[in-house]
Amino acid sequence: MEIDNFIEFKSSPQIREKLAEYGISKSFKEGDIILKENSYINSIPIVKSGSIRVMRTDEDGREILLYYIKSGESCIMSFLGGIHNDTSKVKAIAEEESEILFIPIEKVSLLIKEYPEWLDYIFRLYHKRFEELLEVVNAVAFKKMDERLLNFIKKKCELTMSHNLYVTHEQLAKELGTVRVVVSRLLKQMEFEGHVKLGRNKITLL
Amino acid sequence: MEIDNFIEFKSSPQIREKLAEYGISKSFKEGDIILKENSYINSIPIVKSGSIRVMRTDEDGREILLYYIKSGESCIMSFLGGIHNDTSKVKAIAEEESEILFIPIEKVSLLIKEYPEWLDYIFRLYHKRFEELLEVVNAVAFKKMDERLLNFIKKKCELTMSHNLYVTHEQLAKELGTVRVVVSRLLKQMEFEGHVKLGRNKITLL
DNA sequence: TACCTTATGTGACTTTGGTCACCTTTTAGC
DNA sequence: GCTAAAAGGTGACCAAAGTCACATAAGGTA
Repeated sequence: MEIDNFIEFKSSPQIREKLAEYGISKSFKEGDIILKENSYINSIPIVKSGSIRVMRTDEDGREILLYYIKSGESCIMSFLGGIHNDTSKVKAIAEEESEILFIPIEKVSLLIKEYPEWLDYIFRLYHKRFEELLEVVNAVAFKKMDERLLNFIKKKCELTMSHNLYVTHEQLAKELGTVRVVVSRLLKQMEFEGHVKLGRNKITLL
Repeated sequence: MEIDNFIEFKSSPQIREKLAEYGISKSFKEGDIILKENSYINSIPIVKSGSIRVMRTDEDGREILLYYIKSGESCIMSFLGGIHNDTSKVKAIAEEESEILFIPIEKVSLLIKEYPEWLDYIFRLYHKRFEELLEVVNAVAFKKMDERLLNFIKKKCELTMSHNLYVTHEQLAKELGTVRVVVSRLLKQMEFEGHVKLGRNKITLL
């Protein structure tokens, strides 16, 4: 059995109240950049609705998807970075329209001391992120592009509970850390082999 | 500036005492396997002396180095896994002769509640490991083998404060997630370019 | 010294994936 | 309907790295 894939912050009414008191809520549109690399962090985000994708960027502009932050989750990198007064090593982008609550770092430390559930929440998140990162390492180090691409499509489809995925090849390429031509080529091959059906802005999993 | 590269567990005498009381100390020789993939975790290791290398293994036997656990540090993966009653996703091997203190998971949770410094220690470690994992992702996703190899050799040399590295090409290949032939080839090229000097079981950085 | 074992060197070849160039298709907006 | 922008298709080519096969070399030891 897998560890719970969905980590919800089952907060007591007290914490909710505190969070609402300490935090500032902001809205983001799809594609909005929430956090840039190398920027200082002084608050941690909790995703109230929507989802965020966290990318690692290379010096020469190439990117790769690390993981998604879904509704109810927080960005653990921010948390660590914030606590140790470090800069962000990743970029966070709104995957869809999202509502995010920002909690100042000092308040976070405070909450940890006061509410043990909060600490548990953070440990769970860490654990999840760590495993996701290991999966990325695994994929990049040992898997071929076609397998990674197919896995990625499957995962995305599972997430939206649909057989249709609405993305461009360019987007897929970015998230997998490669280029459009490669994705197009592999997708065509996959279509030929009967794994998918292609359309403009659309991939149907068979 | 970088965040402190050396994370020491500056424990109060009280914690040291508790640790000695709760923990079991074991010795490992170079190459001993401390933790296998998929094994259940019921205690977390603290490295008293020596160092451990943590590897990720693929289903078909290929491996890649994730990071080292040095003296004074703990294995954060174990900690998370242990707390959530999960199995290990990584393999840990003694890099040299090492002395390790194993603390049962229940006691760890207890210590966290009692001693805030301990929590801080854990957060620091997490942060460090996270950044190291990001570096691995970066390297594997975007760097070419020759660059990775040279970086790896440099890092190893820094660690031992020497210009000589005593490893076989086979070992290097394992840690970088490739095969011996590739390493030999690249090393020869690097020797030709004057970056290193090669010997049997020995690489000298110039 | 003779004989293994382990480590390394290397040529030949293949696969994967990145690069370039240019074409075709689709769609939104006028 | 016309047109530009965006998305996708494709051939040609190249470099990196994995695979295979076999040749050497360096040390250890009976």
